[in-house]
This record gives sequence, C-alpha cells and structure tokens, in this order.
Amino acid sequence: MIKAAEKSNDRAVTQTVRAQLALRELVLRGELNPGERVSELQMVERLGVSRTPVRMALVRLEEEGLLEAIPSGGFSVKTFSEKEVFEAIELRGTLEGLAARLAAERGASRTDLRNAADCITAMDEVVRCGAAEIDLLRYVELNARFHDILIGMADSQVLARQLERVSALPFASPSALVPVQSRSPEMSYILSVAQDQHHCVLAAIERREGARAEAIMREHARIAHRNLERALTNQRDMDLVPGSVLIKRRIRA
Amino acid sequence: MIKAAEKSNDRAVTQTVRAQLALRELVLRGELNPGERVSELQMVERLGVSRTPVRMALVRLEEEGLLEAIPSGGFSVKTFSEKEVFEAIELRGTLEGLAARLAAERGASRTDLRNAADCITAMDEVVRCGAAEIDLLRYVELNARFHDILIGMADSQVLARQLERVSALPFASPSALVPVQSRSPEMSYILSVAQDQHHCVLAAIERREGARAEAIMREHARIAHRNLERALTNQRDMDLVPGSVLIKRRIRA
DNA sequence: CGGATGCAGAATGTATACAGATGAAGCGTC
DNA sequence: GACGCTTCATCTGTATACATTCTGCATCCG
Repeated sequence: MIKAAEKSNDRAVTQTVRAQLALRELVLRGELNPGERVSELQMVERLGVSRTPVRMALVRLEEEGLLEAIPSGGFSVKTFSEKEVFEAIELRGTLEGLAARLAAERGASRTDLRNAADCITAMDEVVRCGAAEIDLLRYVELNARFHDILIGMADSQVLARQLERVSALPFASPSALVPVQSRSPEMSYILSVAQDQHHCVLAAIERREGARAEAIMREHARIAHRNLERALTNQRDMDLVPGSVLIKRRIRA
Repeated sequence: MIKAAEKSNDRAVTQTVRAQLALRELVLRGELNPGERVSELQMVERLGVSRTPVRMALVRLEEEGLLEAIPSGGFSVKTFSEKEVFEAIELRGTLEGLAARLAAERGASRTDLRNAADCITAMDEVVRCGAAEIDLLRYVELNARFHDILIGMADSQVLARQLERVSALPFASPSALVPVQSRSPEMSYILSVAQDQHHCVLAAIERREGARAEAIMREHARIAHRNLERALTNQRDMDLVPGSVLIKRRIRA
C-alpha cells in the first residue's frame, strides 16, 4: 500500500498529500509529544518538503481534529480526555444509526444488500473458527468493509462526509477497538454478539424496519465502548488502541 | 503594504481570516457561479490579499463544505441537491437530539438551565405579540442562542465541533429557515409549535428524560424540513433562504 | 530575593518568483 | 469541411525571501 504510493509519488501524489500522510503518521505514532507545538521548520527538515505543503498539511490536520490551533499562531498536537473518546464513539454510533435508518426507510439496492450479505457470510466463517485460530486481521478488514457498505446504503453524501470526519479520530473508527478483544478471554463471545448485530441490522434494513436498524447500530457502537473500558483499566491493552498516545489518561485504582 | 487604517482596524485578524470571511460571503451571495472554478488570481485581485492567504482560505472553505476540490487542481463552488439539503437538516436534528439526550442523562448545570429558561421566556414574549407585529429578527437571534445553550448543556467538545460543521452549511443552521415562515399565513401557528418544543425539551432535560428530549429535538428539526418544502415550491420564498444560490433545484410542477 | 524590562532568537504570516501541467485556440493536413 | 496536432496562455503547486510577532532568558532595579 505504502509502496504503491511511493512508487507513483512523482506525479499523482502532491507534496501536500505526502506531508499530510506523513504528519498524521507522526502524530498517531506519538513521535510528536501531545500538547506540544508542531514547528513548521522542524517538519520541513523531517518530511523533506518545503514550508508551503507543510502548512497546508497542518491546516488539514487541524480540520481533521488531530491538531489544535494555538491562539498566538501555529498548531499543537491535540490531546483527548477519556470522556472525549467515549463521546466520539457514541457520536459514531449515532451517525451509523442514522445511516442504518435511512437505508431501511429508503430501501437499499439489491447489489448493496448482496454485498453486505456476502461480507457477513465471510465474517461468519472467520468467527466460526476456534478462538485460538481466529484471523483477527481479516475480521477487522471485513468489519470495516461492512460498515462502509452500510454507510453507502444510506446514499447520503452529507452523512458520509460527517462519518468520515468522526472516524478520522483513530480510536473512534469502527474496527479500531476490535484488537483489544484479542486479549480478552471473552473474545469469541463478544465477536459473536457483534456478528449477530451485523446479521440483525441487515435484516432490519431489508424489512424496512428503520427504528430497529438504528437502535441496533447504536448498541453496536457500545461494544467499542466496552472494549475501551477494558483497555483503560488494563494498561497493557492500550498498546492495541490506535492513537492511544493522544489520550490523556486519568489515574485509576 | 498594510494600510494604517486596516492595521488599527484589527491587528489580530490575519489576512487569511479576512480572506476566508470575504470568500464565504462571495460564495453565499452567489457572486461566484456555483459549479464554477474559483480562480486564485481572480480572488487575489478581488480580495486584495496575496495568493497565500487566498489558498489557505480555499482549503478551509473546502473542509467547511462550501467548496469542492477539482481533481486536476484548484477548487470549485459546491452545489447541493435538494436531497442533500434535506439530509443536512436531518443530520442536524439527529446531532441536536444527541445533545439533548446527553444533557438530560448527564444533568445540566443550574446556570445553563436558567439561561435556557430565560431565553425561552424572551421568545415567549416575542411570539405572544400579534402575528403582524412579531419581531422576527429578535426571534431568530433568541432561537440561535437557545440552540447554542442546548449544545453547551451536552458538555461535549466533540459533539459541538461536529454540529458546528453541519451548521456551516448555511441552509442547515438552526434558524436558517425561520424567515421563510414570515411569508406563510400559518406563521404564528408554526412559531407556537416550535416554541412549545423548546419548552418541552427543556422540561425533559430537567427531568432527566433522555429519550424524550432526543425525540423532541429530532422533530423540532422537521419544522425546518417543512419550511424548506414551502420555499422549494414557492419560488419567491427562496430569496429568504441563506445560501439558496447553491441549491440545484429540480423542475417542479 | 523577586519581579519587571529589554534583547535575541525563532516561529509564524505574507508576498512573490518559478516550474510543471492543463486546457483551449489556431493552424495544418487529410 | 472536419479532425488532429502543436503551441501558447493561464493556472496551480512549490519553494523561498521578508517582516512582524511572540517567546524565553538574562540582566537590572526595587
């Protein structure tokens, strides 16, 4: 993936985009201290592009929510309280709920329904494996695809755009917290619950049951809630949470 | 280069911010043809700042949703279908519903509750006037304030930020479509319904009735829905809709 | 000893020059 | 007369120079 990008970086990919991707990576990997100012000149020498693309990237990452404007000028790496992370997940659940309801009320296309069904079937196969043998990476990939298809079924550019913004916060994206489950003894139990919700929401959409579809997606997001709670109490599980370095942790007993 | 008058005017306001405000105004007033490319150099001579601030403003307005990136480079004025406008309003309703629910579940502060109550009381006075004498401008102002207070009661930066984004689309903001009512014979009727919803949502929040508060705010947004439908069928009412020039209208019988 | 002031360094905001690319218009040929 | 090619103008993307502002530290005064 990255190789392909580098391969064609001479033409299609502008310096601005490259700077944006590289900067995001730096922020998410915690190589820039949270709360600290992001110096343009330092980024110039670190990313190998001039100030103009760096500035563009900074502005875009601020809009994306990963950076914060400093009143006196410039940007700093944003930090998130535990409360904010929970709220971001809740927000995603609400928006995905809206997407599911719209899909149900408007009616999804046959191809969308079939794609979603195929996706669920593939996940069924992954989950059916013994707990020790589960291909979590594949599950994460399929899960992300299912959520994308769902958003597509709502057929709303406006909503899709907003959901993109929420999911830009790495810990709020649909499958961000799935890996945390891998450390849990209840993993296969949680997975089958989540998977059942996938089945149910698709059934609800097919039957035009908007309210039910919405409710299921909201509850579905609450699984991420629970996973996050687990990660917050078990220090070592935080490694599995993307962008965890941005989360300003409270002291816990 | 900077004139003394402008310098004293606002030293704090950067050229970028000025360009952003001016450009947004140009777009919203329809002085830039929707769908057309926004030339940087033209904006330079029209806004009186150099290319750099213009570029910054363009990027920010794209993130804001008023402009659209052209694949080959540059930006164009975005157009919205009627469907998208309805969806934006629905989205705002959903998010405000979430805000109301959070406010109810978490409990609002006494000062917030009192401010909201005061705001409603002031609106009551405006609405109580005879239909012919209503100070619509004041109602719009109070309405906007009430919605702001409500968002504040949810006490969620993440949610507030998202709502800001949705309301950036001018026709989706809470009181954008109120003026359309002024041309309606049912104005005072609609106003009192909306006002009753204000009363009810506040009561629900006070009593910690989250589900009810959420449902009310969703339905509250549907009033904007109805106003928009009116404006779309009555050509002349479209003048009252902010940013109406961006709406790509379908042919209607 | 503490606080204020002034200076130096750096960082940002802004302007502009340059290069590659894109799109259109005009000319030539079939 | 139409189609295609070439050329040119214009635009964006990028780099860099300049000016103003902010920050941090050291020094000086109360």
